[in-house]
Amino acid sequence: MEANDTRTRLLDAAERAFSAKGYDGASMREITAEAGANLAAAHYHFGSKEDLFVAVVARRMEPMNRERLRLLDEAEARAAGGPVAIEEILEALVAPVLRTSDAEGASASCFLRLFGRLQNEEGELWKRIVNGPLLEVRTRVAAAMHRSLPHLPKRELMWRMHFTIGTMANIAGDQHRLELISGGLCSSRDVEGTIRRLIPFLAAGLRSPLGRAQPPRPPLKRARGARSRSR
Amino acid sequence: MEANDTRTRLLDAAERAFSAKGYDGASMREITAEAGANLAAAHYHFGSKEDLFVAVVARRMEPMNRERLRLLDEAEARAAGGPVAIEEILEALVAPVLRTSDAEGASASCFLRLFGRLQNEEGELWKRIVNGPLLEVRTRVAAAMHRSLPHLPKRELMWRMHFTIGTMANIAGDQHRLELISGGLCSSRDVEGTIRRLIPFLAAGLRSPLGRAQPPRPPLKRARGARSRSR
DNA sequence: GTCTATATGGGGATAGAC
DNA sequence: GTCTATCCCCATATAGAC
Repeated sequence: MEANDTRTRLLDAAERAFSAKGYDGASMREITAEAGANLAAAHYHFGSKEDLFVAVVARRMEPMNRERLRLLDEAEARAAGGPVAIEEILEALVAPVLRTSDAEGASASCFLRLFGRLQNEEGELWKRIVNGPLLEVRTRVAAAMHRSLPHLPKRELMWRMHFTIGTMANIAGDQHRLELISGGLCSSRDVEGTIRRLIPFLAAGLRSPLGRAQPPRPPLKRARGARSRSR
Repeated sequence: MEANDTRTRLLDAAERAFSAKGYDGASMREITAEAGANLAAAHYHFGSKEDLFVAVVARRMEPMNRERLRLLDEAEARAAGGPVAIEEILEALVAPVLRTSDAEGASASCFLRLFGRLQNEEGELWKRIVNGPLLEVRTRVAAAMHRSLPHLPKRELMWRMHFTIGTMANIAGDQHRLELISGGLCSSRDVEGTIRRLIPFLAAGLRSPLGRAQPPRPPLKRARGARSRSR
């Protein structure tokens, strides 16, 4: 049976550990212990810690991105050559990510924290993991948005896409902040509620009128003298 | 001289290292080496790696938050009891964060990456660091927004504040994604350009009309069989 | 205050029995 | 495929000379 595979248990445990403590913070020893397996078993199945990490990410990222492209295809087919509504583009971009929470077992939901962290990581490993699989989605989304917001200069569109992706990544990775700031009134675990509110929020930002091209203000030094130091 | 203090050089080196590699990824050895100092010196000045990290964060966070509260005070004084424009609240919330990039030496700009990372971290240490100093800002901003958007139910306001903070945190931490997705057309180092575009983007989202209170849709299972697992 | 030297532990990885 | 035992390195932290 596949579900109780040592391999699968290792992936699940690694997903939880990496999500909670980051790549460096999690140790192979704790991962294998929590999986009820052995240090050597992990190396047998994955070869190295790095390769285990890659496998953890790929397991979620691949279906997630397939789903995003599928929704984009569908929306474009419905639009039959015309522009696609911003809301539909956003649905394709964010819903498959957020829905990963409910998709599989418990550890799937904490994967999103990892996903959030990965978005602005800089090492070569992370670039390879993130930019490869996500490139196609970004390109497709950018093209669709460009057709739907033809009045926006490309530069401005790029800024707004950047804001959009950043919001999605951060919100997807959140597990406690919303509960905290709302005093328990709202919960990040309300996936459909998040999607239903996030899409109009982002759509409004993407559609907002273009401000006058303000001249780049002079440096605008801060009032305080440039002290350094600390405690 | 203070700027070339061993203490200050250690803080600067630690800021760069923690920002680039995370808390666990950075080592005291590399930090002290890059500071042109010694392992023991770091322990003499800060006591432990954890305390060094706390000092790194506090050095930027304290003036940043003072400035945010100051801008908020000013805006509220100008409004003389009336509601403050959303744009002014957002300016107080995000500008002091983003302007940290130019504020002090080179290492200040990479601090923002750390700031972004901290936003949804879960350990006790991080909660203490983040939630303490940021609590007052959040509370003040929430109150101001509530007065400026009185038609929004508190729940909806909390969701939108969550989106706003998430966007700010992610955008502040970015160093490469914008360049990457725009093909070099836009740059994260354009601090004033970021502020000038981010504020209207968020303001539009915050002001967007309330959607009909859709009934919580039925669970909406994905097409693929719900294989679970995880334990 | 700053150094060298060292104590102590935990990390990833592997060999080889079963 | 899975285990135990072990290698070897690098981590944080400290003692004690200067």
